Formats: sequence, structure tokens, C-alpha cells
Amino acid sequence: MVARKSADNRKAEIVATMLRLADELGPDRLTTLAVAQAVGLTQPGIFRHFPTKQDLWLAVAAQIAEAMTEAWDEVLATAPAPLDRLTALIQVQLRQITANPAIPAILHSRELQTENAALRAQFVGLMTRFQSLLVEALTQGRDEGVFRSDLAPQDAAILLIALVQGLAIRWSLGQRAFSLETEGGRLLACQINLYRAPTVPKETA
Amino acid sequence: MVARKSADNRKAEIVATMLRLADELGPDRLTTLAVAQAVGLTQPGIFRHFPTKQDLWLAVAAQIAEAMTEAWDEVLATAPAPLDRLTALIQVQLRQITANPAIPAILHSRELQTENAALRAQFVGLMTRFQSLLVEALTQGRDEGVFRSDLAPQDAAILLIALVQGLAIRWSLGQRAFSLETEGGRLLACQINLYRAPTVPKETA
DNA sequence: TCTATTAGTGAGTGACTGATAACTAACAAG
DNA sequence: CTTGTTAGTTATCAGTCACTCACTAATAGA
Repeated sequence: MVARKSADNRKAEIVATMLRLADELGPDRLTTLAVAQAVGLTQPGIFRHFPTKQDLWLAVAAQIAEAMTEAWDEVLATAPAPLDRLTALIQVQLRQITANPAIPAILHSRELQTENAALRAQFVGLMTRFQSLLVEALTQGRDEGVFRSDLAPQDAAILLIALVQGLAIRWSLGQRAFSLETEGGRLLACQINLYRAPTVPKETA
Repeated sequence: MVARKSADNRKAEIVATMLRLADELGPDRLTTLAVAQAVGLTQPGIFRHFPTKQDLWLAVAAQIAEAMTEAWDEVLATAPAPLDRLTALIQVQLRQITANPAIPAILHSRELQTENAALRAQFVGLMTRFQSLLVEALTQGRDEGVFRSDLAPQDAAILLIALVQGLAIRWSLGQRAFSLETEGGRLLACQINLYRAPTVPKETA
């Protein structure tokens, strides 16, 4: 009668469903019943695989962290030039959010903010690592003369991260009417263009 | 025995408490019981003033909208120069969020996102108005030669709004360890500096 | 084919949620 | 001092939440 799956398969399926439903319902309204029904189990069936709901969230966070880290590593391996690397890192981030729109919501959820210190620590760690990747690329680019010499890599990195997060908010509020990757790519080009060293001397206006 | 208040006073008190508790507990975890206890009433007492919980949220949104619009109007009246006006508008926004940290959370809450279309429409309208104020100032500044001539006001405005929202996320995640106004002011200066027209011809690097 | 393991179920629990109805008492006006 | 209005209470409801426990049956290995 029941399509039994191995615990590992079922766990992965549950985590993936959590991610999908966290987007559809919102992280704080995501109930174990909703997950169970989407997966095709009864509600107590979930607890066969995860002892508490908090453990479910931790598994979700681990999955996100893994996907992001992998994507970053690939960029580091394939894009050595600072400018390319910078663009690719941000684009990867936009693609992650597109593929997984629940990420910003989870970042804002109370599940993460107050309830689950471990969860928050994981995300803060991810963001810190991402920021340092940006700072490295920006510093190298500045030293190579690609970016203006008065560029402050720390601040420039924060501004880029803010660009991604702010755009994600706009995207959610506007019912995702535009392509995050396209619009993000355009704005990213704007911003990075502002960082670039002037190649030709300019006249005063 | 009971300190009775006029309905108007009580309503205002309830809305203010909602705003405070929305920050402390999170918008989706804010219960009518919590509001009642914070105000010093019994839980059903809340419903004497607001027929449903949704009406509570609408009142909260109206209050935020009013506070923001007022603050913007004051800036428009006192800061005519594009550069000053731009800075002041953003600073006002940072101050609003500092004074009322629940705003970003409410913006992301499911209460607003899915449950309450009227609420979302109100906030989208606010954001649109704010954006157009920024665009105006940027366009004027560009035409006056304060900003670089290749500046795209629309994009520049979006980048500034993203700055505010992205920074607010960072502020929340980092347990509000830094002053939003100070740090925001610094980054704002960075960004606006990138917008400025080069006053002195630069040598190539 | 038998057996041990374990994924999944049915029934239920206590805590909490938004909301209702009937009642009580504080206040303002005459 | 009386009286109408109304802010607030007590008691209660139906629904939902995460979670438990005893049980069942699908599966893998011998």
C-alpha cells in the first residue's frame, strides 16, 4: 500500500519539500502537517525522520549552505580574474535565490532570528564567508588597477551584498514580476562600473 | 479597579504595542494574547477595539505609512538641494527603521505577503513613492552637474533603496550590534560619492 | 521461506490560537 | 443621583499546533 522509501531518500525529500513550502507558505506558517501531506506521509511520519521541527530547519540550513559553498567553489576554480570572479559570485547568488526563493524569507524568519541560534549562526557564517570572497576579489582588482584606487574593498563588498539582498526584497514584494538574474545582472553591471578605474582622463563638467 | 481609557487612546496604545511586539516576537508569532497582556487588558478586550486581527495589522500599516510620509514631506520642505535631499531622505529611512525595527520584518511577513493584499498594496505604494522621490533628486542633481552625466537615475535609486534594505538585514542578523544610522550614513556617503561627477581630471593609473 | 529491522500509521494529548457571548462597572451628561 | 453608553471581564469555543505511543506491514538478508 505505502510506497516505503529508505530513510536517506525520505529525509532528502522532506528537506526539499520544506524548502518549497517555506516559500509558498512562509517559514513561520510551515507546519509539519503541510510537509507530511506534500510528501505523502501522515504528520507523525515526519518525526520518524527528524526528532523535532527544529532539526528539520537545521537540515534545511545545512542543505542551503552546502549548495552555496559548492557554487562558490566552482566560481573560484573557473574565474581567476577579479572582475569576472566578482560578477560570477554575485550571479551565482542571484541564481541560488531564483532556484530557491525561500532563502530570503528564511533569513528573516523568527525561526532563525530568535528561536534557533544555531540556525542563525550558520547563516551568519555563510554570509561572512561570501563577504570575504568579495573583499578578496575587490582588493586584488584594485591592486591590479581594474578598480579605482580609492575603492574601499570592505565597503564595496557590503554594498554589493546589499544590492543582492535589497533586490531580492523588491523581487518578492513585486510578486516576482521580473527576472532576478537579468535585472540583478544589469544593476550589478551599473554598480561595478562605478567601481572601475577611469580609463580615460575626464574633463571637468 | 480597571484604568479605563478612551477608545481612541486605547487604539493608539494597542497599535504602538503591536509595533513593539512585532519586533520582539516576530509578526507571525504576535498573538492577540501577547498584545493584550502588554497593554494590560484581557485577550478579548483587544477585539472590543478591532473586530479582527487583520484590522489590527491594517491599523499598524496605516501608522507606519503616516509616519514615513510625514518624515519625507519634512525633508522635501527643508532640503531643496539634490545632494542634501538625497542624503536626508535615506537618513530619514534609516532613522525610521532604527526607531521601529519591526518594519523590515513586517515587510517580509506572510501576514503581508499572502494573507493581506490590502496591506501589501499599501507598502508597495509607499516604496514606489519613496523611489520616485529619489529619482527626482538624482535627475535634478545630474542635470545640475552634481552627479556624473552617465548616471541612470532609476538604477541609482534602486541601488540606494537596496543599500538601505540590505543593510537592515545585516543589522538584524548581526543582532543590531552597530548603529544603523552611523554605518548607514558611512555607506551612503560611499555610494553617493560614486555617483558624483569627477571634479578634477584624473590621470590614468 | 522465515525473521529482524524499521518506515509508516491511527489515535490521542496538552498547549495555544483567534474569536464569541453574556455580564459588569467606569464614566459623562442631565 | 440617576441613567445611558461603552470599555473591559469571565467563561468558553472550535480549530490547530508539535509531539507521543503502541501498533502494523514493507523490506532486506539469511
